[in-house]
Amino acid sequence: MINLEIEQIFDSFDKNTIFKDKSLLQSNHKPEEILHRRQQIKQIASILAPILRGEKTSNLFLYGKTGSGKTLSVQYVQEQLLKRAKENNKYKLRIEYLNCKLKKISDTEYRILAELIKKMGGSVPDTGLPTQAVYSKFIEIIDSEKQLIVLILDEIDQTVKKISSDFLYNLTRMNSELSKSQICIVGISNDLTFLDQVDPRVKSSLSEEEIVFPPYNALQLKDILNNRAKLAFKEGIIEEGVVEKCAAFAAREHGDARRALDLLRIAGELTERDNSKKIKLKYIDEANEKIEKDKILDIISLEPKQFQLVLYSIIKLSEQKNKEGKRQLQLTKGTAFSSKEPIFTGDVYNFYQELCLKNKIDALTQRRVSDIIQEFDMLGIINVRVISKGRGGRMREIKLAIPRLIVEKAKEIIQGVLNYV
DNA sequence: AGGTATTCACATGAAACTATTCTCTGAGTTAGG
DNA sequence: TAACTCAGAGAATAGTTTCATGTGAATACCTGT
Repeated sequence: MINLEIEQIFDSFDKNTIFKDKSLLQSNHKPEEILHRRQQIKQIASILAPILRGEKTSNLFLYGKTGSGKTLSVQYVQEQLLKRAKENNKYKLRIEYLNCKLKKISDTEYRILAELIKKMGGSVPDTGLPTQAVYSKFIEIIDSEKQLIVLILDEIDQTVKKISSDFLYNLTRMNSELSKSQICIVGISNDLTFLDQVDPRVKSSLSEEEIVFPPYNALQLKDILNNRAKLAFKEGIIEEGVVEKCAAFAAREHGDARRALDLLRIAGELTERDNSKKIKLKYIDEANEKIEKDKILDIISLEPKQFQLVLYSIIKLSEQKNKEGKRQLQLTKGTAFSSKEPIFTGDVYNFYQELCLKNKIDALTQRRVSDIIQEFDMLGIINVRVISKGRGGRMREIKLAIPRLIVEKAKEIIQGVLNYV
């Protein structure tokens, strides 16, 4: 009997009334046509063009918020350049794209170099070698034949923040150590102020050009969405106003095209699951919530145990405080106004210590917990403000920044982890 | 009253430490000739 | 004697701890009116 039901599920899935080609909405999809970025692409191309004559070009830096088409544009130019270079074939040209933020690579000079070497066809152990040795190896590989190399370093601001700007400096200096080859760097950064933080000496040695990618506005987003939706969905499936709403949502989030596409895709998935025939407006709202929720819960469940304990303390404490606050208000005024009562570092640490004791886990120092709290702030899970209570001391004022529903889920996750261990 | 000086309870920084991962090297061991 | 094993030295990283210094403003303490 159950077979029948399963068959039915498969059947309805098989009919696939919604999508024609879902991959078009996946964030790693490269469209053939890049809308509203013609200006930027032209600039990139004209700056990098000398490469085709075998000349070194200035280093190039691209700025713009996430989902503003930076990566897409460079990769487009990269393809065109390679195609052209193949045709006239005078100089050997290599263009390597590396996303510095990919988890494995992200935060050390060593690993970035190792990854680059791997891309160039060499190999380097994950660890155990002095960094200097990796540098020499890199130079050796590059310099083994006459060639021009363009390194595209995506999300480079993250890396430079973690390591130091020495990394950039070393890269630029590398050219002088190369006899046959030349390197040119294309950095991509989400942070517009990124280069201001870099040591001025390094900055001057970069001798860079900059291109800024402004965020898409709602209209442009709409174009992009329409363009893809046409091919990704079956005809007539999208209700009036859906695309506009997606665009509006994403435009609010600094014009993030990736976000807009995600919204549309997830709304489609929700529609499919609901066995509905059309993508309605309400699915967009649901999709928006789902994205937000998944993101947060994902982060929380991936945090290490100590982090989760700290967060759990914060959650518990803010629940307590809220209850007290409510009761007091009810006593005095009789209103059940639920304001978010802030809690303070000391409270969290005490609670956390007890929690550790109960669970037989070694407690971290206050210093460390302080950092952990700050990290949660960076993740946007809590809001933190340093306040001074005069003689009462100076501390962080902590507020939970996630909706109640997600808090409940988060609690479950953490409790699960605690009981299991 | 008005102005300094204190003081609280952490924040913030820097350095040092620990555990773990991994390579590389050379000493010791082994098996086969 | 060549091949193999295995311990130890070094490097690098993540996650801490230790030690030191900084800090905003409510309060305590003066000062002179």
